Amino acid sequence: MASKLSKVNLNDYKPLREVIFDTLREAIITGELKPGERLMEVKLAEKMGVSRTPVREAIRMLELEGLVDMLPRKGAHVAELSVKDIMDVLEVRASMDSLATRLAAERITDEEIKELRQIQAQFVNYANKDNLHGTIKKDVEFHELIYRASRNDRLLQIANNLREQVQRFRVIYLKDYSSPKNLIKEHEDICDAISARNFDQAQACAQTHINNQEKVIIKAIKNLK
Amino acid sequence: MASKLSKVNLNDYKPLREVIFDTLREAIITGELKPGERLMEVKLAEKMGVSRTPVREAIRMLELEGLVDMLPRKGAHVAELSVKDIMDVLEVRASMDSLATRLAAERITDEEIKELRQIQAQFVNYANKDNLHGTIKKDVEFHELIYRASRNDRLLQIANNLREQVQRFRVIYLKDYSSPKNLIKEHEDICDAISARNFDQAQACAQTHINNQEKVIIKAIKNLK
DNA sequence: TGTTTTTATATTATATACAAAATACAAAGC
DNA sequence: GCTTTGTATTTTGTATATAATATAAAAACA
Repeated sequence: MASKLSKVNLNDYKPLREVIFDTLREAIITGELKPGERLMEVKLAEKMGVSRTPVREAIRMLELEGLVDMLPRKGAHVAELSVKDIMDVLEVRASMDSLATRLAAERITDEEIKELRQIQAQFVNYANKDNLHGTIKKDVEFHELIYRASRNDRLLQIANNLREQVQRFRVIYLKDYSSPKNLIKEHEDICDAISARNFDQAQACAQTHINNQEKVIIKAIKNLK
Repeated sequence: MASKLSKVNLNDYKPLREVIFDTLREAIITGELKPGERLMEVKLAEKMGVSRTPVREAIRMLELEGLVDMLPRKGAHVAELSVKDIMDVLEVRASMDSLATRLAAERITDEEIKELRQIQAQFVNYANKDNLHGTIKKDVEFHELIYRASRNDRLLQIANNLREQVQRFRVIYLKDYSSPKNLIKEHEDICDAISARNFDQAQACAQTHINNQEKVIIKAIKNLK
């Protein structure tokens, strides 16, 4: 019988391209790699101690993900993220979030409702203690659970990609992350509507929530200019 | 001054990976490559007269696109497309189409309205003559124009991917493509609402249109079982 | 015969090698 | 000084080679 060790190793195995992909994506999203920055295969490969092949494959994936742009025979560079881009993303995400919340209200399980309320309680707790890190974490968890409860994998996949873009934009343009107290109320409303499985109301609450979020970002954008 | 000739050649250049990517994607969407079918690098490379490298890169891209699945060290195979998958896609696409139509009503130019009406006229013409091929073509053009008029590149990109999946499903499961006459009326309504720049109504019409489309597909799915 | 073990083969994963194009820069010509 | 042209260098695009793993077939054993 094979030892557990080998089994674990098999499950843990990740192709280098995936590791590189994750690393580069993280670097792009956190702004460590800046928009327009060139991605040179040999340099990246050397820095990461691998050959060019997995680096290239990772770049191909990042290209599809929209995080890098390619020019034939000129190489890859970190995709620029314009205000127009982020407006486009926000517009789509609003619609996705709204849909997800409606579907979640229809399909969420009782356990998940409990979980949602728990997250919400922790969110409130952190927010009241001005714990920014914790608040953001719970905010993300809150929305992740809702997407999960929508029981729509495609929606989840698209939303993750959009979230990525927004996050990236935040890092690049808006260094600070304000945590307005009215978020609490909005989450509470969404929570209640979902718990009551009132999908129309849930969708409406989500819409309000996103519109407000959008306003914050758009206001911040205008301040930049 | 450089001649036009050299410019054209430069623009025409496409890396092999892109050519392979397009070819494989087309093959998967049209059902030439069937769900579950293995994609072996050497075979594909030989068949296409290239080395494994561009084939691998194309496969990495198809993976992100959701058209192939990978198992580490076991290779790639054409992604299965379950009924659940297509329901998920339809759910999201409904929301996207609805959003696109609303935005189009807000942002479409006068020229585009003219163009839309023209396409619609041709659509009606083909449909009345039972020209299936022409009808489908104009149907696609109709929706493409609306997406274009939404002035949202991200939306366009996502919608294209979703359309891909639906098309694939059609080919795999529903060999025939019924062209019900009431499509004409629905398109007409959308056209009118957009022309009047009445975005609420445009969105509502789009919603109706998509819901009906969904019903057709769902009905067809049920007939399969 | 059925089951395990071994071995061979096929296939992916990664690294390297080579070719072609783009870029940078210096020398020549005006 | 400015442009042009040629050359060296860098970098990508593609092909091939090597290593590691999985699959399948054959051999050994009960």
